[in-house]
Parts: sequence; structure tokens; C-alpha cells
Amino acid sequence: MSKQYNPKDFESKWQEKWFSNMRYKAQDLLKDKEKFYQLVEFPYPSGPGMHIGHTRNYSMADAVVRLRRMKGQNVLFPIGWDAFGLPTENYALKVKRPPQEITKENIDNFRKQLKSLGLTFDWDREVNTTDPDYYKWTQWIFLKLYEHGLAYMADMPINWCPKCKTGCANEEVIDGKHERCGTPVEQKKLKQWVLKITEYADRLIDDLDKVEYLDSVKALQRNWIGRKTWYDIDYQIEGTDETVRVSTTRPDTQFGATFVVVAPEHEILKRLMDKMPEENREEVREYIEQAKKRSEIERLDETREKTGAFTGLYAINSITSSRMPIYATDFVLTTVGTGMVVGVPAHDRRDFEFAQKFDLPVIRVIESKNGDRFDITSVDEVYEDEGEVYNSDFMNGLSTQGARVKVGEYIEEEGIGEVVTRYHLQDWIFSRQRYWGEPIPIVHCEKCGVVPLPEEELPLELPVVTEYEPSDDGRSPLANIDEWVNTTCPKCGGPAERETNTMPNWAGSSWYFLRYCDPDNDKELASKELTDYWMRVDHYEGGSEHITLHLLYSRFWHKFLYDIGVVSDPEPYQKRTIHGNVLGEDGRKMSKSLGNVINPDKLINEYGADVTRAYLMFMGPYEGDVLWNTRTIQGVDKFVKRWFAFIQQAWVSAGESEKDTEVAVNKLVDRIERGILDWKFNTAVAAFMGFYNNYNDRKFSKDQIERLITISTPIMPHLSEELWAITGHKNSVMENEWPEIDESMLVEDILEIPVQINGRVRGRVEIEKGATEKKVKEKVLEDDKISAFIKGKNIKRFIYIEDKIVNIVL
RNA sequence: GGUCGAGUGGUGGAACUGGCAGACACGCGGGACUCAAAAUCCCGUGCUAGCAAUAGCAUGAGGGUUCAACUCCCUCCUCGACCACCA
Repeated sequence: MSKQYNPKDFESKWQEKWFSNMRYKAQDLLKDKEKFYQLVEFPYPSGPGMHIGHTRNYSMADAVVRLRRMKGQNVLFPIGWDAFGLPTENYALKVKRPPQEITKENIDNFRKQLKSLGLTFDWDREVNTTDPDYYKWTQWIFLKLYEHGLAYMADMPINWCPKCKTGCANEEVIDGKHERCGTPVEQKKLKQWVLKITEYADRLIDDLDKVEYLDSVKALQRNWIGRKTWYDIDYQIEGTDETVRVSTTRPDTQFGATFVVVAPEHEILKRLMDKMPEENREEVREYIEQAKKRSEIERLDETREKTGAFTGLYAINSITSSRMPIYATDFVLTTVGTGMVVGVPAHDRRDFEFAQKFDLPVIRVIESKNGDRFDITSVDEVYEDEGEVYNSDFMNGLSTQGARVKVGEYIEEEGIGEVVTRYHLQDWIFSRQRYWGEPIPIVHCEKCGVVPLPEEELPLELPVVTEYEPSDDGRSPLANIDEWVNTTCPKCGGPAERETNTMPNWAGSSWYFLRYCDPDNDKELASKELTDYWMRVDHYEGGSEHITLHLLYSRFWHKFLYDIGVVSDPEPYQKRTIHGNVLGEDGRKMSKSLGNVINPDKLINEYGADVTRAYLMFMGPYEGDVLWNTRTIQGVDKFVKRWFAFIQQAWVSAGESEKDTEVAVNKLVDRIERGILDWKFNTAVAAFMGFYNNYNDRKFSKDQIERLITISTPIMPHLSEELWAITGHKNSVMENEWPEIDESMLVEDILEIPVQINGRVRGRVEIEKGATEKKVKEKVLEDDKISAFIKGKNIKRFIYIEDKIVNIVL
């Protein structure tokens, strides 16, 4: 009598077996197997626990590594906890408990959830960014960065979130709002730690050629770094001996330049103030004041009408000798170029809008690709493309590209400017004014200034306290803990204060994949022998929200570690792909407020881990977003039950099988293998269903059934293990080798191929595999249906693609 | 505005390097079992015409290459994601 499918009876039993001995786990330095490092983004262990998205992504990765192990690879599949950061801290403040405790509880819960899915992570390599044994090395990397001049302090305006009461990086500000809480950020001047990521800008772009990320991921990295060639040109200010240095990326349009615009915060305005005519001075001063008050969001609003103030001054274009009024305006940003820009209204939309507002001339100098040279009279006519230059003296007739080169040479020869490579990427503001982060291992001494902590004093542990409310004045909560702050200077022994800012969330996640290689090492962050063995990460699976920042930061740190000899490879990841998200039944992002959240624990409880896994893989392709659908999981549940019954029934009635059954089994093995290795799990699940539909009433040999159980393992591991035991096997199904495919079995000996006439299928004939064209033609012409079509007409061509198709052209 | 990607039945989606479009599932229709329902099982299901065999039309729109195009090329439309007063 065969067993009913009841996952509660056996899923936890098998999990205990797997995780108690972890016989599947990675073997350090193993030589006779090929290594494979499958990395998944480590989760932030938040209170509510695992999201259904985690369930899906990790299940998919687990299927892949289970298959790879059975194919003989030495797989590293680790997991850890990215546990520092605001959500936990804010929650801890609310309930008045230390975040250390809460983090521990969250991690325990998360771990339990992941195990209940049967995920075969290397549980003894767990890494936790908030563990002092871990962040000791995060701090160590910081000290090294400092030692190499890549970490510096600067008094700079930073983005300040008044709700979270912390500064944040440019990268964390979206649309003028803090990405974590959506509060509009303010500008605040604070002494900050900054990392010189810009020094690595070129390598971060150029080394993308060494990896195989998705094209979209590479594009995003390039875009964010934003390398551009700029032309900085000096203009004399009329009637003074002052010059201004303006910048442009389009010097080919110089003869169309009719004004100069300066960012209102630009210090040159202060310098030029007394050169301005009386009547303009007041207006400019007022404009600067107004601009200061405007919020970032308001300022970045493109639809707002252009504003500005005339300085009363004129610049003399050193290339064209024309006279150009200088304006202060807030659509120019200090961080772009030199903060002073040439206005070319005919060839830049913003410049055109500005020119209209202030009634400035519009001069066209680039011909459009279709030869147009009409005057630009509306915004829609503004021509920003490339083309041929005219109206431009020595540049006439050149292409825009050629003209740029010419101007570049000209300004450098004449000494009136220079060609500069600039980046959109800015240095990385690295301090946060919050409690729950890695303390920055620095001491401020009145006598010695900034003094790095000696390595032996690491880790510098975060004091465990219950009072750590952030303050409004921009000081970190650590500043209030006197016994921690007050210390002695490691250099002179005199009184000193500790740095009270902490590191951002990105710090711990910038190198965690290295720690997985050697998680218990207390001598170094990871031994080079082990990182040489395991790195580079072969495949990094993750979400789209981390492909700019986390990827950029971790590549930067890795390159730095490469430079100082800690690792032997300048790039950390070979492949980076992006998963889709699981959306609610209504097509919207799952959220508590919308009430469309699906709880993974409930699913596992109701359907079991295997059905949950198979369903999440079946819903749709890996890269795409998928909508939750309760009906579909019931369909998958039905299938899993049938499969469980089918294998048992086939086993008790096992015997001699037919040839085409063996062909079908081979085809199935092939489809499952390809589906999983290509991350097309939906097709793999479909292959199982299709096989069941067509072959469940056949007779199978025991050997065939064993193969069917084995290939069920990656997607339905518990079920496979249970069936393996039911069929009398003593070992774990995970120890089986993945079945070899007999290539000759993938194609039947007798094939039925379609016959097309003029590209339309009109019939089909049976042929022997590998038959000659002559034989096939005979066979086709014998066919009644086909010959009826051909009757009375000429065969112009007879096309036969071996074992595939025939097309007759009449 | 930029970059990347996507448009296939009522729905989610298949289709390997151009070779039978719609696998698999959901939904829907019909049937079996049942007093009935649920569960389960069987059959059908792209659109149009036809009792049917069958024929015609179909992968966002239009053109092209080819014996053959969801797939390659050109033009356009729509949607999505990310970035953006970056000069």
C-alpha cells in the first residue's frame, strides 16, 4: 500500500538529518573537484522575518547548488546576516531594548525559517556583521584605507535626514528624499569621514570588461560613475583682470554661446561682489539668500520655471571674442563641472528656457542630420544631437566630435583652459550619526589630532546601553556615553576622545563574501590560501535594488584589498544576475497596509516546503516579477501528490520497460538539468508535469525510477529523500550522482517530421533517424496527402533539414 | 531627457544557436463518481467558418532578408524598471 503525501510526516525529519551532519557542505581546498561559489545576497534579519521573495530566491539558488553537487562540483553556498542598520535601531528604541538582543532574536527566527525550507546552506559558515569578531575586520579595512590616504575627514555639506537624524550618502537620496524613510533631506554642514572612491572610478568602469554581469547591470555601473570629458575654458571678465573658468562638455557649440551661468552657492560670486554694479549687487545677494532657503526637492523640480539674477558683469569668450552676460541661477549645481557653465540656448533645452526668460539671443551653429539650419524658436526645436558645425569660424565644416577635439587642442596650446575627465561619482560619505553600526576606530587627541587605533585594539566594541536616542545637533548618540568616549591617545598617552560616528550599512556588506571563505579566522580577515581557492564568486544572485550601490562599494573595497595584497583578483564577482519580485495577487508590491502579504511560514505549514519551493519556481521566469496566485499553488500541490504516488506505484510494479520510455526518461533528465542550470525553473517543473501526463501508466525499470527520484531532488528535496527511503535505499539521495544522459537516447530511431509546402505544414512522414535526403524525398512523394497537394505543379526546391523538417517549394 | 528591458490565447507563461507557435499550469465548458457538495478522475478549449474532414487568420503595427521569422534587420507605437535641471 503506498503512502499518502503528507509532508509534515517527513520534512522536518530530513532537515534534521541534513543539517546535523551537513555532508553536502563545501570542502576547503579540495583539488579533485571543480569549485563553485554561489552567492546570494544575505538578508537583513528584520522583525517580521522572511519575506516570500527570500523564499523564492533562496529556493532557486538551493536547487542549483543541489544539482551542481550531484554533478560533482565542490559548492560553496553560504548565508549570513546583514544586521546593522536603522530598522532594528528604530525598533529597539521604540521597545526600549538593546538592538543586540533584538538582532539575536531576529536572526534565530530567520535561521529557523530558512531551515524549514530545507535550504542547504553551509550553516557552519554563518557570518554576522554585528558580531565583534566580524566587524573587527570591517574596522581593520577602514584603518587600512586610512593608512593609504583613502579615508579622510572633511567639513562638508551633507544630506541630512531630519527624521532618522543621520547623514546619508548621495546614493541614498532619491528625488531629494531619504530612501529609507522618504523624508525630504536637508543640507547640513558636518565633519564627515569620506572614502576616496573616486580614485578608483576608472578601474571600476574599465574592469567591467573582466566580468560577465548582465548588460543592464554593467550599464548602470558605468552610468552611475558617469565618466565624461569636460572642457574648462577661462574667460576674461570685461573691465576687470578677473577670469572665470567655465566648463562644458560641448565646446563644439562655443560660437552659439550667449551667456554664462553660475551656481548661487559658488564662492566666485562673493569674490566678484564688489566688481558688480551697485544696482545688480543687491539683486544677486537676495537671489543667493532665496536659493539657500529652497529645498532640494524644489530645486530639482524640472518643471519649475527658470530663475536667476544678472550680475551686471560680462565675460569675454576667449574662443569667439563675444560678450556674454553672467547670471547666477539655481539650475546650475556646484558639483557639476566647475559650477559655472556656458549657456548655448540653441543646443541645450535648459539654456533655451533660460534664454527665453531673460530675453537672450539664440544662435544656431549645428546642422541637424537632415541638413536643417532653421532658426531655433521653441524648446522643441532645440537641437542637442551631433551634426556638422557651421557659423563657427575655424570649426566650420567639422563634425561636432571633430570640433571638440579641435577646441581641446586649441585651449591647451593657448593655455586658456584644459581638458578634464570628470565623474558623476562623488567620494563616499562614510559616517552615520547613529548608534547601531560599526564604531569608527579613530581617536581624536588634542595634541596629536586624528589618531588611528592600533590594530591590536580591534575590535573596538560598541558599548551595550539602552539610551542612545539620536540628537538633532548632528552628534552621534555615542557622544553621550562619557565612559566610552573618553580615552587615552594611543600615540602620546594623553587624554583623547573617540570618534563617535559609526559606519554606514554598506560597510559590513562590502566584504562579507570574503569572510565566508574563512569565517573563523582570528588572525586575518580571511586567509589568502582560502580566498585564492574560493574566489571569485562564480555567480552572485540578487535584487535590482543593490546593483548600483552595494555592487560599486564592494567592488571598490575589493580592489583596494587587491592593491594591498589581501586578495589576488581585482574583481569579486564573475556573474551578477537580477531576480524578479513576488508581487501580491493585485499586482502590487506586498505590504502590510495593502493586506496582500503572503506569509511563507503559513505556506510551509499548509502545503509543505517542497510544494512551496516548486510553486515559487513554477510561477514564472527567474528574472521577471511574478504575481501571487493561490489557484496555481493548488495546481502544483496536486502535481506533487501525484508524483509521490506515481513513483511508489511504479516501484512496486517495476519490470522491463519499453525503449521509448527510456528515451523519455533521458529527455526528462536533460530538460531538468538545463532548466535548473539556466535558471529556467518554470520549464523544469513543467517538464516533470508533462512527463507525468504522458508516461504515468508505463512500466519502468527500477533503475529508471531511481533516476526519476534523483532528478526530483533539486526542486523537491524532501519528497525525493522520502521516496528514496521508501524504495529501500539507506543512503541520502543527495549523495547520488546526477544521471548521465545517453545522447543517442535524446532522439528516437523513428522520427515523425513535418512536411511543409510553401512554408505551411501540410502533413508529416515517418523517417529513420539520419536518413538521406534521397530516401526522405521518396517517402514524402509517396505520401497521399502530400502528393495531392503537389499534383499538377512543379517542385522548384526540395529542402530537407536532417531529422527536423521538409519544405517543398512549388 | 538618458540607459536597460518587455509586448505571444480569457490568464501566468513555453518555443535550444531561424525549422510543427501556444509546452506546462490556471480559468472555462462537458462528463464520471456522489442523495448532494468537496475532493478525485476523464474529455474539450488560440480566433473565424463548418456537423465534420478541413480551410483561412494569428506572436504590438508596418516594411525587409529567407525555402522558412515570436526569433535576424529597418521604421513606428505601447508598457515597465532604473537614473536624471549632469550642461
